[in-house]
Amino acid sequence: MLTIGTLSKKTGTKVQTIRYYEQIGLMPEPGRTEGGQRRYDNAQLDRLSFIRHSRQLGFSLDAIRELLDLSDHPNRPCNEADAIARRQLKQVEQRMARLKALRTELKRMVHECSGGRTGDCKVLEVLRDHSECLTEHEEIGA
Amino acid sequence: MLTIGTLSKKTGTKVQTIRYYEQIGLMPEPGRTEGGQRRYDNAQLDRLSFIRHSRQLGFSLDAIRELLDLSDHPNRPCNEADAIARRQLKQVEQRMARLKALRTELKRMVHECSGGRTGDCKVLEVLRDHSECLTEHEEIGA
DNA sequence: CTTGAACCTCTAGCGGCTAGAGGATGTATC
DNA sequence: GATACATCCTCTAGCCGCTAGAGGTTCAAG
Repeated sequence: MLTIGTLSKKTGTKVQTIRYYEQIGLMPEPGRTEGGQRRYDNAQLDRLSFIRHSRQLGFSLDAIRELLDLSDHPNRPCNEADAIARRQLKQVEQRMARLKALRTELKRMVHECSGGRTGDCKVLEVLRDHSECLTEHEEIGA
Repeated sequence: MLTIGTLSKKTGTKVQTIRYYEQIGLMPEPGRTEGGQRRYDNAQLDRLSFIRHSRQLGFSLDAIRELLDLSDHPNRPCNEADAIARRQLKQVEQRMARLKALRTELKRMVHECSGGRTGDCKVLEVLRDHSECLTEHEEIGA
């Protein structure tokens, strides 16, 4: 029987976050002591590890919900899980491409700033005028 | 004299977002018509473009606040602006490194999923057991 | 003078947590 | 059995950077 604190340490998830996962139905309601404290078993530890690991790989909580569901039904065909992972991979690749463009632009800005007055600071100048950019870049929703 | 809608179109910023920027003090309070509608001038258009472009480069609103402030004072030394840009560059590079590790892992997952039942789906298996991962990866706060 | 697109304010919500107040419980030690 | 104190509990509110919608007003063209 594990306390929430132990679970927290074992998975690297904050206590508050575990309770939050319970609240949104990602983690099941655990057993309680007479005094009302949560007690977990190993199945729940595994589930939280799964969630945690999926988060580290960038899956959204909704995607994780689906993945957990699939994981709970070992006889279903697994192409759904595969599709979710492929979607995630695609997203990661898109984000990388965007970051690459940003890096180029930022490097150029920093490199060209000669250290004078802000009046002729290259960094600020570039920010003022997009047309100076060599690459297209659309971050914002990343 | 530009309406908020025109400003929106010219900069690619949503109307609601412009009002939000005003609310948090990033954009100045514009003039109003007798009926109470906002009217902007070109200085404000420039300012919003600056903000928008900075956002595209991934700067936080706080960083942008600083950059705008520096931009308003052309006689200050510009190493602060440079420092902000360098910080941002560093962050971008860190995020890219993390995404790279994630991509590797996701590729491996997807590649090894042979399309059977979820019971022996490689995707789910990897999520269940972090020790199968070849690389370290810590996303989450990205 | 009428239409209707664009404007206004206000509130609430998104994802994914995180922090803090204020109090109860559990366990180790005496 | 008493005491100390770490850990637990619930609840509310906040973070970032918007976004959406309700319900109402204003502006410009025809």
